[in-house]
Amino acid sequence: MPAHPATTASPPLLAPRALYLDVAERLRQLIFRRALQPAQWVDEQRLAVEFGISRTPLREALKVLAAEGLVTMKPRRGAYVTEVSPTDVAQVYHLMALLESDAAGQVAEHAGAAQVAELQALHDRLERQVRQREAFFATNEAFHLKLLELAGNRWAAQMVQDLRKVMKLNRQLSLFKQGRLADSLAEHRVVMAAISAHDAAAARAAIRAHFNNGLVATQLD
Amino acid sequence: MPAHPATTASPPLLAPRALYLDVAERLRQLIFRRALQPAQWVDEQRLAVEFGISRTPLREALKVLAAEGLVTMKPRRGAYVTEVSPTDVAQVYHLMALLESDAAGQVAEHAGAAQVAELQALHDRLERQVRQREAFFATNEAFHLKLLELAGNRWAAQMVQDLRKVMKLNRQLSLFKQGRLADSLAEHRVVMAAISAHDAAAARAAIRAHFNNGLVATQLD
DNA sequence: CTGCATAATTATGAATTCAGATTCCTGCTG
DNA sequence: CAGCAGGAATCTGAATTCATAATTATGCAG
Repeated sequence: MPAHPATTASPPLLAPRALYLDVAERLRQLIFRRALQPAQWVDEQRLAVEFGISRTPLREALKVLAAEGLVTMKPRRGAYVTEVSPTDVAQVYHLMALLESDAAGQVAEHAGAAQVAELQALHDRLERQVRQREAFFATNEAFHLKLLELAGNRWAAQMVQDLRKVMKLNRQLSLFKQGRLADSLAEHRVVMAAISAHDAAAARAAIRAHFNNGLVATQLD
Repeated sequence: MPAHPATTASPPLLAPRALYLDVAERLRQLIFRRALQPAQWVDEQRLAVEFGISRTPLREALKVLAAEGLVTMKPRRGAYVTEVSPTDVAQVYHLMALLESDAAGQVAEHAGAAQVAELQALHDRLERQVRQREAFFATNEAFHLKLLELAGNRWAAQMVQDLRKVMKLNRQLSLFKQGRLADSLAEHRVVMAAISAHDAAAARAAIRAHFNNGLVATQLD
C-alpha cells in the first residue's frame, strides 16, 4: 500500500500552471516596469537565457501577449512592445467607462449585503492608503476587479482586465498625477454611496465621471 | 495626407503572414463548422499531420485561441473546445449590445455622408439577401463590423470581433431561427434610419433592441 | 469475477536542431 | 570618400527530439 502524503493533492503538484503563462506574466511585468520600452524589439534569445528556459515557451507567451495587444508581431523580425498613442488611451478609457458603469449598475441593482460589504471593505482600505501610492494603486485595481466580479459577467471581467493591461503600457497613468489620488478617492466614495443605496443610475453616472476624470488627468501637462 | 510610415511597402511578399495565424484561422473554421465540437479534446498530432505541419506552430495557434476564449487549455492534458452555456450567451449578447450601441451612437453623431453611404450599401445588400441564409449571415457580420470601424475605436472593434467568434461556438445562433432573418432585417432598417437621421439616442436604442431580440430568439424552443 | 497494482503506450511540454531570411560588416568600385 | 555588392553572422520560424506525466492495458490477488 503506497503511502500517499497527499492523496487530496490537486492535479498540478510541481507545475501549478503552464510555464508559458508564467512567462507571459513575467514579460508583462518587464513591460510595465519599462524594462522593455514601447516600440522596443524583444530579444527572444536574451530573455530565454535570462529566464533559464528555451525559446519555445517564450515564443508561445509572446503570441499570447500579441493577442492581448501588449506586443506586435512583425513577420520575420520578431515582437515589438506596443506603443500606446493618446488616442488609444482615450479609446480605452471610454471602453472601461462603458463596461464598468454597466457593471456598477448591475451591482447596485442586484448585489446583496454581503457583496456590498466586500466592496466596502476594499474601499475602506483605499481610504487608509491614500498616502501610499503603490498600495493605493493595487487596492484600486482590486476594487475595480471586484466590482466586475460581482456584476457576474466573466466576459466583461476578462475584457476589462485586458484593457487594464494595455493601460499600464502608458506611463502617464492618471493615478500618478499630482492630486489625482485624493480626487480618485472622492469619486470612489460617490460610487460606493450609489451602490450602497442600490441606485443603479447614480452608480453608472459615478463610474462614468470617475473614468472621464481619469482620462482628463492623463491629458494634463 | 501623411500616410502611415509603411503603408506603401508590402512587407509580406513570399510569407503573406505568420503560419500560426493561418493555423489559428483554420482551427476556428473547424470549430465553427463543428468538425471540432464543444468540450471535445483537440488532438494535436492528428491535426498537425492533417495540416502537414509540425506540432510547434499548431500549439502556438492553440494558445492564441485560448486567449480568445475559443479553447481551454488544461495543464498536461491539452486543449478542449470551449463550451458555451446559456448564461454565457446572454452575457455575450449583453456586451455586444453595450459596445455596438455605443458605436452606433458615435456613428450617428459623427459619420459623414460617405460613411453613412458605406453602411447603407451593406444594408441594401442585406435586403436583397434575405432569402440566402449564408450570404445574409456574412453580410450581416460585415455590416456590424463596418459600424464598429466607422465608430473608430479599434479596441472596441477587436473586442466585438472576439465576442462574435465566441458566439459562433453556439449552435443556436439567433439568425438560424425560423423567421428571425426577416425580423433582424426589420430591426436593421430602424438602425439605418436612426443613423441616417444622425439621431444618436435612437441609434443606440435600436441596436440594443436588435441584440435583445437576437438573444430572446436564441432562448426560444 | 472484481478490484487494484504495475507495466506499456501515448500525449503533452519543453529543449534542441535545422532551414531560410534579415541584418551587419567588409571591401571593392566609381 | 560615398555607395553598393557580396558574404558572414545573427535571428526568426518551424521541425525534430527528448523527458515526463497521463492514460490505457495487463496481470495478479482476494
